[in-house]
Amino acid sequence: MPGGMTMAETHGVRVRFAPSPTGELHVGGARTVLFNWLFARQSGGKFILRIEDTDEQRSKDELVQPILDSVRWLGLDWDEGPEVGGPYAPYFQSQRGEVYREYTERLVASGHAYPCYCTPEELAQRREAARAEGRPPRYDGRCRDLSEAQRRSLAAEGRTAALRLRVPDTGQISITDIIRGEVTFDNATLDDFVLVKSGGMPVYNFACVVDDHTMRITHVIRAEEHLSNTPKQVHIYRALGLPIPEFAHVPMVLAPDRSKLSKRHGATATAEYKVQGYLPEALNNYLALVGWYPEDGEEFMSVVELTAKFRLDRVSKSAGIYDNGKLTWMNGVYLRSVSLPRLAEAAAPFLAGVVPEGAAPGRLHKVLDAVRDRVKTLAELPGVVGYFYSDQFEYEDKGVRKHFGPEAVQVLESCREAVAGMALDAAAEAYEAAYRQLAERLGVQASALIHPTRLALTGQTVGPGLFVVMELLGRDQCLARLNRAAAFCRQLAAS
RNA sequence: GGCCCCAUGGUCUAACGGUUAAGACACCGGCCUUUCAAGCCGGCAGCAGGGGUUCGACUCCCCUUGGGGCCA
Repeated sequence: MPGGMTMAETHGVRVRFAPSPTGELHVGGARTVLFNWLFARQSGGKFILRIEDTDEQRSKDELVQPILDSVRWLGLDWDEGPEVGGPYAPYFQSQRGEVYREYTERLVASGHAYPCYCTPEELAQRREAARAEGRPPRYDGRCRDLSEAQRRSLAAEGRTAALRLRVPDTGQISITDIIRGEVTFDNATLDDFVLVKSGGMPVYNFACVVDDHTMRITHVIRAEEHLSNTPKQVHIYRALGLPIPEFAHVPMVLAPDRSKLSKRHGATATAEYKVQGYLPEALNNYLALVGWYPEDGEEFMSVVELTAKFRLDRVSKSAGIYDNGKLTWMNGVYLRSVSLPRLAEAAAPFLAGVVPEGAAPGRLHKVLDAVRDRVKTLAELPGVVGYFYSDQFEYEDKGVRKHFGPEAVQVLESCREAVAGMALDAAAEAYEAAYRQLAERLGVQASALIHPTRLALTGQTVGPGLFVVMELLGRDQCLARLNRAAAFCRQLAAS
């Protein structure tokens, strides 16, 4: 770098998230995206998305879209990558063969890489033998120094060569990681690993290095599982004479049983959180707190605040266990604090069969405001707003036993009369005043009126303050439901 | 198996040689109250073990143990 400047200083920060389309984006991946995104945004850099689909066996085209959708749902927009393009396109490894070939040629020309004619079967056999003798199963380097003639004769046997990197037998290689500090590996533990398979397909470590370099990535922020790959990648950078980016290996996110996150741990796919009624702002906030903590200790942070406060060098080294309980709590906090229009927007898909198409937004906002502090996910909403839009509900058994006893007919009648005298659009305060007055006149506790009324109006024994419910329902709807309940109780008493 | 990483309550974390070891989730009480929530107040609970270094270790070093990852 000129004048000792780092790439980030000369070109600006460029980071990337490079998922393989072999599965859905799980919460661990989501957090890696988030950290990359936060780092890019806070340093005015670029966030790039790249699809690592070189593994033909496991990569599936149809898995790309769900990953993109998940990242987008989280609101973590990318500056370059699929669907948006960019100066270093294409952003799919499967379309970058030309680029890999160029770098392959450079390595061969400089003598850093050499063709290996051993077949996968022979290699497997030798590994097996090594294992049996208790030796580490490393490649023995037999094709390292073949003469031209030897190569020709091997090829004449019909063998196709893989390409291996010549790795020093001795010495060490150290990487400086922003999160972990210096990590050292002995070259002796590495072997001349394969760069390009005999079929011509580049291996992950090679493609990754070539892409990170050609895409001018300055900071490689990725999961810790790649830490062990890093020395190999650094050897490739060196062989190619390329500048080495900064590395930051973020700790793993583990399942509650401390194992790697997978399908059997239930919903860990980001997309699943959407259908379960989580807000992306809550998921982002929660995820940011797994492995990182703001200096001021304030846990509740918008993405804007996260961008300002996030510090890559304060990310923890130890793996964190993903805690659904805390996420759910935080989601509740968000449901309570988000603006009403935003809440309505996020809730819409969940309320589809419950709230009629053309329902007045103003009233919906009030309804949501009335119920929001007793739900933790949007998926719970239909269960608590239904009665605001329909009187087709049953009375809760428990409530019937408790509040629809023999005296209920009288109570409901009295309430009905009181409500009948109200204005059409009376406010909660007016209903409350009327009920307090009625209770006094009847010489009973207000709760003796309130509970049966709630059951009559909502079918439930729990819910928002009754008088708010009455205001939102309106006088006539209250009357109708009070009547229906009185009839129900009369019938109940008769049977 | 080899190599690498990690280690504070059940969980996420704070602490950066001297603190009554702090906060959050969960849990348990209490308050508030028309119910359920929410909110408020309080409580339970931790430095993995052993050696060093130091006047003094959660903090630094080593070992052990445990957990995780990568490689096949």
